[in-house]
Amino acid sequence: MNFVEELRWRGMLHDIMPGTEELLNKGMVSGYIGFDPTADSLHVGSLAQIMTMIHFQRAGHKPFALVGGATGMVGDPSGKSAERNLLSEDALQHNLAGIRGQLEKFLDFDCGANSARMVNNYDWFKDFSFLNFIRDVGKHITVNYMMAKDSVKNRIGGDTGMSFTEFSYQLVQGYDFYYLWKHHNCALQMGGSDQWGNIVTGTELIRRKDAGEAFAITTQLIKKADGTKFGKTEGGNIWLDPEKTSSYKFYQFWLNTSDEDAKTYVRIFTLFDRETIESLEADQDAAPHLRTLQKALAKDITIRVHGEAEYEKAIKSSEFLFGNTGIEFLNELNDAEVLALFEGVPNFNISLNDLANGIAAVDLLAASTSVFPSKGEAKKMIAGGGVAVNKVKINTADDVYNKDVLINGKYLVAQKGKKNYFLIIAE
RNA sequence: GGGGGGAUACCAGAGCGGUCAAAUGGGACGGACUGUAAAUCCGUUGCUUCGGCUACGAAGGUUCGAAUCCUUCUCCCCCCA
Repeated sequence: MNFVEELRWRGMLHDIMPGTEELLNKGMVSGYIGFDPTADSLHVGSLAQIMTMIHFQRAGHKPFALVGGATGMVGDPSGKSAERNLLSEDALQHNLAGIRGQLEKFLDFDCGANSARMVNNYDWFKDFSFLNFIRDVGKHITVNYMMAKDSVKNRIGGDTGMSFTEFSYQLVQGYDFYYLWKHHNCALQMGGSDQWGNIVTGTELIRRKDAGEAFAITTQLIKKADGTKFGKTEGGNIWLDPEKTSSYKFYQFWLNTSDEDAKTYVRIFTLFDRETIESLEADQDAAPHLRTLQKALAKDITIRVHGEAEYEKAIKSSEFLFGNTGIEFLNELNDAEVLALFEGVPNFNISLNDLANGIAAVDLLAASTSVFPSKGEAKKMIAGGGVAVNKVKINTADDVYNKDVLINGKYLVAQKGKKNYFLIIAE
């Protein structure tokens, strides 16, 4: 398998430094990608970089995952229009641990020569004094060179300014590359296309400091066809951590991919080969309403991230919530089964007494539970016809609900819009 | 250190004594259509016991009445040194 070829046909390749392909074809190469520790979990946006590493390792190369304990303290100005908030050291350590745990699931850390490795740049920066840094590293790169980077130009031209700290970021990242090159024979850095400038500062540093040679590959940033940001939904980011984004929500995220995006995403986020993808696409084009692509995509990623069992649960929940199954189906299930079906769906507990005398829809959804943040909003949305209880639309905000509507004597299913479900448990 | 400009809802941005819970655009959410798609069209976008209440950087003041005027403070930007 040819790594660059693989990226190319999958449409992932953005830019590649001359000579890189030749180097990779000669034999095993060590390469790295840096991950930003701004949260304690990676999200689907980072998944593209993880996929790059997986391909890299499958092609017989040795991947290094760098978690940026040091760079995380500084903040990357790339793509940011304003100065970042700095993370505390505690928060950073916590985030690093979470990310390490996730990366371990995707890469093989025990397969001989090309086993993946995890490194933390804090290890080589923590005892590197400021004076030594500006003497040994800063001396080699001119301010002129640094100022020419787009990420810097944009910020200097903008109106929020840029601190010296963020300005230094590219040097810090550049030194990472130098360090890995020097100590781990790491000749290639990969990253999203917004990282090109930072990566090149690294190859430049390697050349000027040690007259060495290092290479760069960047991948396409994931965009949606409609131009909006990839990886966000009403609920916010889609995380890989099931505590933050349930496997059901995760599955739903991919299932809801638009037709257009699905074609690019199967290439980027699955390991299906070319024939498989083309045949899936043919199926999709023949019968778009079946959403063959979305289902294959969602299945593959959900299993890889959360495992087979979680995928099965997500499917069951999805089929019940979006399929033709009537709400009465719940009557046939025992409590454990109901809860399993609604795992990943937000739930609320209310007391049976609340229902004893009947409760108005608004109070049920905005007071007894937090389906809505305020009564006003609940009323508006009910008036707009966007709210349902037990799959039946609420007509007016004053509609009264009592024990009779409970499914299984205990459950109520509220729907806000078409896709947002809530389980209300009365006991 | 001197001079100037600014801070308005999620964001951008109008308003410059009452008719302002605040134009417009974007975003977000909801509806219709569909395939849990895209595009399109429509609606909503401070809280409320529907009497009101809290809001235009913060605190005071003027006024019957302030986002709008005055004072002080905080922060941001620009120019000069």
